[in-house]
This record gives sequence, C-alpha cells and structure tokens, in this order.
Amino acid sequence: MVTIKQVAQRAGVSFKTVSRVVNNDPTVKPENREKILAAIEELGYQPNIAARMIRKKNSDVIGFISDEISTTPSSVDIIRGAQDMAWEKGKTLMVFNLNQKDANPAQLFDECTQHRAEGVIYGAMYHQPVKLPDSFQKLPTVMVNCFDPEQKYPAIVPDDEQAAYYVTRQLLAKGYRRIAFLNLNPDIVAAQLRLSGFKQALNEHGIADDNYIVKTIEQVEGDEVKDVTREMTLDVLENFKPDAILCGKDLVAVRVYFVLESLKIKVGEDIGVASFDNWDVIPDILIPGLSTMSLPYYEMGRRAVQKVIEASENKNEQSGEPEKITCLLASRASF
Amino acid sequence: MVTIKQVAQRAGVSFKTVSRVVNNDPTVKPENREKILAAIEELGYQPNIAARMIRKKNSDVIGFISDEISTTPSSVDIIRGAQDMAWEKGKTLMVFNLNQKDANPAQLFDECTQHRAEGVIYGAMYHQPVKLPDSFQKLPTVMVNCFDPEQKYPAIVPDDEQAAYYVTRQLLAKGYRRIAFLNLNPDIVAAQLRLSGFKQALNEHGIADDNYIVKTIEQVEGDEVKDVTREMTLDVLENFKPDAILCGKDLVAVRVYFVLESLKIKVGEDIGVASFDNWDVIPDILIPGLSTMSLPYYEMGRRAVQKVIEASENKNEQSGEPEKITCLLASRASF
DNA sequence: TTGTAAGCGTTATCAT
DNA sequence: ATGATAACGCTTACAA
Repeated sequence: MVTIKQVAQRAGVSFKTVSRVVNNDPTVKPENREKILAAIEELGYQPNIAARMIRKKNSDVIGFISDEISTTPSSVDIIRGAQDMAWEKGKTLMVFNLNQKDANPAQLFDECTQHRAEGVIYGAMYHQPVKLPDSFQKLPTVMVNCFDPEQKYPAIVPDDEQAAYYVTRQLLAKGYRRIAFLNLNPDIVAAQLRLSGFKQALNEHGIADDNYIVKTIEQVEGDEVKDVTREMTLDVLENFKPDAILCGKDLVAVRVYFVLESLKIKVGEDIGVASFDNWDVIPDILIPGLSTMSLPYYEMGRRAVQKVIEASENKNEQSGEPEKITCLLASRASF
Repeated sequence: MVTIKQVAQRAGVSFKTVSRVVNNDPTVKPENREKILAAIEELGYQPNIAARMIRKKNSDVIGFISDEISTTPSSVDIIRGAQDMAWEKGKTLMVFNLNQKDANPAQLFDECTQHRAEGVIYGAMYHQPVKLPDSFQKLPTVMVNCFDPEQKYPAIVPDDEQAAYYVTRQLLAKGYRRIAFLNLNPDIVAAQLRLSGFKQALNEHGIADDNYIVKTIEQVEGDEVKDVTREMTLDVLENFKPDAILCGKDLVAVRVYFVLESLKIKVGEDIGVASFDNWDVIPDILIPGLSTMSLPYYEMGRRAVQKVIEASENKNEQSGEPEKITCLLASRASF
C-alpha cells in the first residue's frame, strides 16, 4: 500500500504538506497542491483509515447489531435506511448478526467496541421488548424496532396504533361498516397497539360493538403455535358476514385471498381487504393489489443512525418513550 | 478508552508483557499472566484493532459489495452465510450497498481499500453477468450470484441447470408425464440454464416433444415487462392439459395456486406444482406447502468468503468457470 | 506556506 | 521471562 510519505517524495514536498492537501487545508500553495494531487492520482494513494483513527479520536464507525433482522425480508430495509444515512453522514456502518453460531449480544457488542464504534444500534426482527446486556451502557445505544422495558435506551418503533387507526378510518371513509380484524397473536406488541387504534377509530365513528369482530389467527396448543387463518376466515365470513377484512399481516391476507377466491368472492368489489406490512412484492403479486399499511422500516433505520450520532455527539442521551414513526398506506385496489 | 499501558501499570509490568498475554505468547510467567488477566478484566481492556492493524499488515476485513442484494429477501442469505463464515474465520465483513444514493461500484471498492480490506466480494441480486470496474483487479475479488463474462474473477453461482434437471427427474419419478414449464424471461441466465436442465431430464426419460410445453411468464411490450402468469396458466391448463406445472419462481407459483383454486383443481392431488427459490415463508404460506428447489444462497455466501480468503492468502487467483453450488429440493406437498 | 517533532496504541526486534 | 526501543501511517502542535 502506498503511504503519505511516498506521495510526498514523488511530489517533492514534505509528507505534512500532503497531509494538508488530503485534509483540505487551504494553506497550501496552489502549485504544490497540483503536484500533490497529481502524485496521489498517479500512485493511487488512499489514506489509511486505521492510522488516521488512532490519532484522531473518532472512528466514524457505527455498529449495527441485528437480531436475525436480515432474515426477515422487509426489515432488511432497516439496514438499508441505516446504511444510507450513515453514508450521508460520512460514517461506516458495521453490521453484525445475532444468528451466527453461538454469538450473543454481548459478544457482538465487544466486537463493536474493539472497532472503537462511536455508537451502537440494536435492531430486532419485529416490534418487541428486548432486554440488552448491561455492557451496552458503555456506548451510546439506540434500539430500533424494539425497546427496553425500563426505557434505558432511546428507541425507534413503528407507530402501530396510528397505523391501525389510520387504515380503519380509511375503511370507514370508503363506506365499509362491518369490519373483521384478523389480528396477530395478542402476545405481540403490534397486535395490542393495533387493536387499540382499531377500536379508537371505530368508537370515533360510532360503530356499535356488534358491527365489528376481532379474531386471532394463531392458536397456541401447548408449545405449538398453529396458524388458523383459513378456518378463521371461513368462520368469520359465515357467521359475521363482514364487508371488509383487516389482516394482521400481508401473509395473512394471502390466505384470506385464497379463501375468497375459492368462494368466488371478489376482493375490492364484494369485500374490502386491508393489511399491515407492505411486504416486498407480496402486495403486488396478489390480484387485485393489496392495500396495506407500510411498516416504515427504511425511515426507522435512517432515524436510528441520526439518533445515535446525536447521542454520541451531545452525550445527552434522552431516552424515555420510544420515538414512533408514522406508517403510510400503500394504496392498491383491495379496498 | 483503556490502553495497554494502563493495564501494564495496573499489573506492575511493562506494556510489552501485557501485549504478550493478549497475543497468547506462552513465554510469560504464570504469576504475571494471572495479574495481567485480572487487570484486563478489571479495566475492561480491549485491544485497539486500528492500532493493531497499522503494525501488523493485515486488517482481517473483507468487503462485501452488494448490488441491492439486501433488498431481495432471499438473497439476504448470501450475506448471512458470508457473515457466518467470516465470523468463523475471525474476519470482519464490511457490507456496502450499491443502492445508496449516487454510489457506484468503484466508490464502494475505494471504501474497501481505505479500510485495507484483504479481499472483496461482489454479490448480485439474481444470477447474472456483471462487468466490474477495473479497480477491482487491485484486490482479490470473488463474485457471488453473478459472474464476469470474461471470467476475470472467480465466481460462485447456483447450479440452475442441475436444479431444473433434478426437480424434473423428481416429477417424472412420481409419475407425472405432461409437464408445463412456466419459465422466467429467457433473457435471464437462470431461465436458460433451467430450460436446458429441464429438457435433459425429459430426454433421458424419453418424453416426447408434445408431452411437455415451455412458456414465458413475462411479456415484453416496448419498455414494459408485463407478468402474464395468470393468462398463461389458464391457457396452458385449457390447451395443453398438464398433469404438473413447474414454475420459474415461487411468486409465479402463488399466482398459479390462485388460478387452480378458482378452478377447484387441487394442488398435489389433481395436479403437481413445483418451483424454484424456496423463498422465505412463501412456500409454507401456500396450502398445500410448495415443493421447490432451494437457491443455495447461504452456502454461496459461505463459499465466497472461503474463496476470497484463499485468494488473499495464496495469491493464486484461479478464476475460470464459475463454481456451481448444488440446489436441494425443499419437499412439501405440492407434488 | 511549509516543515519538524511528538504522539496515537499497537506489534516487531533485539537485548538483557 | 521481560523490557527498551523502533516502527507502522497518520494527525496535532508548534516552530520556521
């Protein structure tokens, strides 16, 4: 690798002058600057980040520890968002996955400190409470798509309540009056928040209790969690006769579509279907396209990086309530 | 941050002795080793990787440049595999995405050299030829899920031909005799290779030309690429009357399932359905579960890291034919 | 405007 | 078995 001294020699100046040019110090004679830039170009010089790092005290590295996040197709967008923002801010994102064999959060955190990361982001696969090892206290830490139950760390989460509220209002605005909500397992944070948002919208609109219904698409039998979307959908269609179905996630909507197809009930005409996720190509593969609330993963990733940079600069780590990111409706033709 | 000298002071030895302990040099008095380890523990010392890096000439960093790869749900597994292998080999994988605004491959490559990466992996979203900038010649480079048309770099790709050959043989073994292949756009490498594997299996089994049919599920109209899976499926069912349908990807299978559902044709009973990808939860969300050829992304990621380490150590970059990774059947109930 | 000297936290060399 | 000293490639502080 070519060093700053080699460039200096080639340009016929001291290596300090080269350093000045590299760091955009204006106090260099234009003539020399030219020569030096030429030498840099010629030799293909690139500053050694490691060497720079030990001298200046900042590494410009942000660690990203993910709880299997990159396995979950949509939440990969958290990483994309984080990477884009890091790039814009001149930082390097170092991504570590929890899935690797026998790696625990504390180990990966150590990996981050070894690289002298200036801050760490911990991202989860789905919106959930997470208890981080105490070691995370040593670095500015931001949680994304998850949160500390004791609010020890700032957190970024999707606004699931707003999402349900919004989509329900949209359904009502389009004239749907008997909505069946096929919700996720009630143990899940998102399911609870969405139920709340759903009910609030109905209340504000004066919808009576017997004009909506909420069902769970997962049944727990001992240790087994069984998906009962198909049965639930048939049940609800027969006994409740909804004019719209709100699905807990896009994959639930896929199964609902199948049931409706088999009954020759036309989505978007005979019945409205809405959902949560906007998961990759799924909403587009369905016919008609599925109108669904986007989980704002990309935006969450961006915010997380912003926040961790702020925290590392100001040192005023204001945790408290998680920051909720608004969900938008990806509108297609299903309602 | 605590340094080696602080540890030395605390343990009452010279910093060089601490260095010896940290680097597992056996020539340290056990008594001192104890003291030093205690001091390390107490102060929470961690070696500064950057400082280490300038002295030793290796960085243990491998760059991974991805062509939007992390947007494509399944191919994220390439990164997972790469990360796992890197972890096992004591390397750090630095992932960069091409999607970030105005970032081109050459820029990201520079990012890698700045971090003194020992090698670079270039990964693509789907199996395709890719022309890399010449700068990649400067570092050991391995391509994964793509290849250089002139074979300048070693490459790892899925064995699409074998995949099609294998799944077709399986269909034949189960007694299916009239197979319709709803293939991807013939411009795509995978489509060509699969067609070849498909035909070979049929030939070996003595299936006559009028007992199979191949259709494309994408129609190009000017600049627009239109998915015609639904129409094609209906067409093929009516006019060819297959006993099995082989789909170009799982998302095609989803649409095929819908058509079959609407016609009350039972998958796995009245007709066999097979596919390629094994894309996340899609095959499991379908009822019955979709039997589909896994694209070996995880394994490909692992191999890529292995190969780039070999290349950086031996310097004998043997390119030539891309290395093909075998695809396995994820068997469910659709045929 | 430019250069010298010191120092960052390590590892390598060589003496003790 | 241990430690002094140099070196890595760079930035900072200060002098010229």
